[in-house]
Amino acid sequence: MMIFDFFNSINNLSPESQSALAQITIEKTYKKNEVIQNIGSRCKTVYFVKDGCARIFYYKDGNDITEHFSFEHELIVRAESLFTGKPTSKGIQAINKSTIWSIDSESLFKLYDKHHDIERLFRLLFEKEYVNTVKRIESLQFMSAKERYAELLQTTDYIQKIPLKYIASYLGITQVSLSRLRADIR
Amino acid sequence: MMIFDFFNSINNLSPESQSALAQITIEKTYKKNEVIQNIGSRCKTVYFVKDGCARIFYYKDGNDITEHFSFEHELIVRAESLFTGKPTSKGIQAINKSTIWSIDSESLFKLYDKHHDIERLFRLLFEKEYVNTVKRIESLQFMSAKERYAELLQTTDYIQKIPLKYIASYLGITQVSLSRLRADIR
DNA sequence: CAAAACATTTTACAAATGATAAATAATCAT
DNA sequence: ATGATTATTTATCATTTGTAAAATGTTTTG
Repeated sequence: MMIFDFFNSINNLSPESQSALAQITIEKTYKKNEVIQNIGSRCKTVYFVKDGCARIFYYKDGNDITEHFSFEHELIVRAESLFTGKPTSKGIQAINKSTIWSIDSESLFKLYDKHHDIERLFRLLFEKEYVNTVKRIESLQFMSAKERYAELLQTTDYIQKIPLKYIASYLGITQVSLSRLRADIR
Repeated sequence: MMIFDFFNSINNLSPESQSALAQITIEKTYKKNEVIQNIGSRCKTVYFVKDGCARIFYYKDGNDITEHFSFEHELIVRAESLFTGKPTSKGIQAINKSTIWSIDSESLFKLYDKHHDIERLFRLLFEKEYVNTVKRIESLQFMSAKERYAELLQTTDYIQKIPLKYIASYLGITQVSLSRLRADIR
């Protein structure tokens, strides 16, 4: 499975670890807008985007809010549930047609005991994700919406394929405000 | 060292691991406002607050911004540097007189190979920190400043001992706005 | 293709927050 | 204790962002 090229580039896995991990990894293609995990569930799956794009979303006062985007070879987990066992008010959705690798987290965490290299791999992956989250705080805390938008445009060209309404809430502003910003920039 | 009561409550350590870890752990007391780590350094230390309170801060357009507070038994690290090896534009400062445990990170990471239980302990500690960071994004992204302030007041009574100017920037607003919010609430 | 559904922009006005400056209040150092 | 320094509040005005509603543009589907 192609995902191991990516994994091995982070932390090299023994053949045994690789085959143990392969047994709990599933590849699946989702349609545009298809919900991958519903709001209210417990997060028991670690996802990676093989191809396409997905988002983590929730509702606040009836409004759909995008908390996170994941693009090619990026992780998607609802950490506040995965690492606590509590249910989460967030869901996961494919934004466009996307192929996603899924790893059952309970099985994964069991492998940690036997396969030190798997524990290390996922430690490194989550550390990276933690760093991304800290960077996102920096931008939400004191950058203007315009600065945040400009920054987001830099991250990946794929942004062009994502509806503005998702981008607006991700930036912490309304769609109307984002539209205004864009008019301003031109 | 008392820190091991705390560590063992997260993941039980073998006596060997405990003594290896004890050898790289230092306890030190800092004065009010004393800088623990300067801006611009590389983060090569994992800190825990034994007693008191510290903050992570940086300057944006000449303004002092508090990114993070840590209270009793909480971790302080500048993740964007610790996990990448890059220098950081953030510093660490004791807000009041505080006793802090420091663990040299290079030595710590070396212990991971020999002591699986230490790697696991710190994996769990950082996962917890990651979850906190995600929760902070939730609050910065779509809660009003007033809601964020109310939420912060709930977290710990120690907040009362922290200057408002630090709290304002932590909430992502100016000191003047925070003052207004407080007047409003009364 | 055309109607329906969905997405984006525009407008007008309201509310929240920022910037600056000045007035008080609290704390610190000698 | 007292003068100096630092912290907080208040006031005024400017800017940003929100809300609501309508106009325009785009995509989907029968």
